Amino acid sequence: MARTKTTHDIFSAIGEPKRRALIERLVIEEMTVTELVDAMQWPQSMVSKHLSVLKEVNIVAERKAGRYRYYRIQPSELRPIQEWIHQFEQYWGGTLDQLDNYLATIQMKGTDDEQH
Amino acid sequence: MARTKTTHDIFSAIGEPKRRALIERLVIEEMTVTELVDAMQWPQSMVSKHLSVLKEVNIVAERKAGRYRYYRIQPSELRPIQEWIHQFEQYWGGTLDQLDNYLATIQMKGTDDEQH
DNA sequence: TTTACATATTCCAATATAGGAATATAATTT
DNA sequence: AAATTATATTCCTATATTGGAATATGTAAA
Repeated sequence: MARTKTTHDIFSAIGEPKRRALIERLVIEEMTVTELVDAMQWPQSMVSKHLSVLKEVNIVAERKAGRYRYYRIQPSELRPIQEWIHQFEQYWGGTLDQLDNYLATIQMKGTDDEQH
Repeated sequence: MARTKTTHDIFSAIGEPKRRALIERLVIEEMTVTELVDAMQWPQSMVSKHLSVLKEVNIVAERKAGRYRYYRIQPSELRPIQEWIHQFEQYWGGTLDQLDNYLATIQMKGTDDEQH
């Protein structure tokens, strides 16, 4: 079997750094493919293909205007990620960055070098 | 060229649903490979291999105890994801779920059917 | 020191990319 | 109608998985 499809869900889609870069750029403003090509300095086919994946998982939407296509972000589609992260805070009852030591101490069953 | 390595960063690593499942399970408590095999009902080699990826990106840490290995989450490694999401809220100045309509209206340059 | 258990690793097959160039398609302008 | 512009898609190659079975490795128990 092969890898999970990039279009499987939002998590898979943003696994690719270039797609995150596209999202980061589109957050600022709705943009055309050519505008993105200029901004990112990537080949046009690369921009179109990554956009296609992002469109398939609904994180971007397309607006046609003549021969142009404006792409924009659909922020609510980022919620699954936000919630996935949030569940951990909820579980641990704190913010992420304060938890490492806490867990290293508490989570360990017994003391170091526990023999089974 | 091929896909970005799953070990490239945390985003790539969690692109695989099974690895997210492992993380979700390990959040609750430190666990042994065999305990995970029982909990997930996956072949042992599958558990070990996914853990190996998670370990490489530092989202899990390993504690050896005799022939057992306890795996645990390192929550702070989730921060890049949290921050990546957070930047969007910051940009838009609101929570994600209220933004779709806002952006659909505001972000559009001019009105519908704009001619270039 | 055998045997049993826990875990990692290897070997295999199948497959979904990602990148780039070239080409096809669609719409506009001249 | 012809030429131009914008975008999508196709062809190609290289490669990094994923899953599973089998095997190797490490450690402990009998």
